[in-house]
Amino acid sequence: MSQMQNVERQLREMILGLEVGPGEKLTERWIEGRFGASRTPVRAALLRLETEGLVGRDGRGWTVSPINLAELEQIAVYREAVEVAALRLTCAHVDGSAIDVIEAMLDSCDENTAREEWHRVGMDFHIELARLSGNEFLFRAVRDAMTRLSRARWLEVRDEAALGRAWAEHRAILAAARLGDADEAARRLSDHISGSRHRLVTSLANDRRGLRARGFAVVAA
Amino acid sequence: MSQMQNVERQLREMILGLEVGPGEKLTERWIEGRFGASRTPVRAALLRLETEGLVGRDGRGWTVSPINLAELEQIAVYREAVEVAALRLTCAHVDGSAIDVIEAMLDSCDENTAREEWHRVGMDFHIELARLSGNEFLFRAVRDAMTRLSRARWLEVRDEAALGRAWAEHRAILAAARLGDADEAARRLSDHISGSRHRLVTSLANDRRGLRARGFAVVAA
DNA sequence: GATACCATCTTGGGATACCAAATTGGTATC
DNA sequence: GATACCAATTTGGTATCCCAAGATGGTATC
Repeated sequence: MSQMQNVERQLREMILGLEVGPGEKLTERWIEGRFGASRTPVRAALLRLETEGLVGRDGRGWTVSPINLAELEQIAVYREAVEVAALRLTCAHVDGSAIDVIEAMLDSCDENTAREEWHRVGMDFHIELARLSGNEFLFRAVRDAMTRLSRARWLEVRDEAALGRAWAEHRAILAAARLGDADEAARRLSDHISGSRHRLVTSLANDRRGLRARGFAVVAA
Repeated sequence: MSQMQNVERQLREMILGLEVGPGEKLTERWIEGRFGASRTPVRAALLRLETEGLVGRDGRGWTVSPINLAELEQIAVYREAVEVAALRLTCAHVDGSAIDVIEAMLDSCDENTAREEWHRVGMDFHIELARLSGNEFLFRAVRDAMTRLSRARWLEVRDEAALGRAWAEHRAILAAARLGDADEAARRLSDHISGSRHRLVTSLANDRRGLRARGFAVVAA
């Protein structure tokens, strides 16, 4: 694989994995040294990650995008619109076996599963569900939104009960979709995303002090 | 302004203005010479335009994205979802003066206005309407979708009657929004976009031969 | 005449050198 | 001690050079 894609992938993982904190300054030369690449691929990677919203310009330099509560709320509204639209499309031409695959993803998580894995599967559920719509743009929109939400969800303090509730909601959405009941599926998905947004923003707002103590820049709503 | 932004802007205009045809091959060296810049800013511009969907990779090289009828239909579905969501948000907190500004845009077009201008205002109507939602992501989604549709709309053969009908629909949408009637506004916007999509795809599908004759790559639905 | 093969050229990916602007750190002045 | 100012360093933007992979075109062979 090309250096360019390597740097991009590794840097993205570092950012999403919070190995570099939100708000932290990045210099092209540091990235260069960190990944043993020259500036050309580093620049390409930064330009790409900028369009994903993971890094941004800070005057002349680069910064890891801070966690922005107002932005998170807007993304939640955005993803609700596109996810519901995608789900309605899917309901219009249900494919039971495709739903089975997604249900199997949910089943793969049990009490022995690492927190990290629950987190990943929770995102993939929404991404794969959107893919079923067959609409490339709705799918990309959901995937990009989930990427932007990813760091925040990682920071969220979620208890067992919350995870269980989320999984139950996921299953209810799939059940409605399987029956082709678009209105019911849409309503459940809307509620799920609204609730998820509320818990996320509340959790982060409450823990802002703790996050800042870890050196993470958090912008208020 | 930096070279990077200059090359990006100029190349984008060339592509959107069909000065370089859909499907045409691009070499970094040609762009370099064309705009008197070196390869670094040229590469940055290409990476950016790639995320906008205006250029794409063709094996090792670059290509101006062809007109893809299937993609245009998907974009129409996508924009309907986000535009309607944005409009519903706007209706929830109507601002009459903001609506006035958009209505003034429509008024600025009359029988003496150049075709090119009608085209531009027709896009800006949707973009500015989305901006009123206050949601940055819905706004960007609409703007990006309109950018992707832009070349196709430019190719569309639109008669006076079609333009007049579109403007009437625009006004009806604004009227409903002004009253805060979200359902009515959403329904009219949906119909407007559906009709617009139908006319666009029909027109392009019928004229495919003519487009190919002009050297434009057109991918079937 | 068709085809397989090879030399050549072209092209994008990467590395490096250079520059201007901005930041930084220290120093002199009040 | 605070501040204004200047030199040194850092950093992103740009230009250029090199390279390997792929496209091209001509040629020899059948």
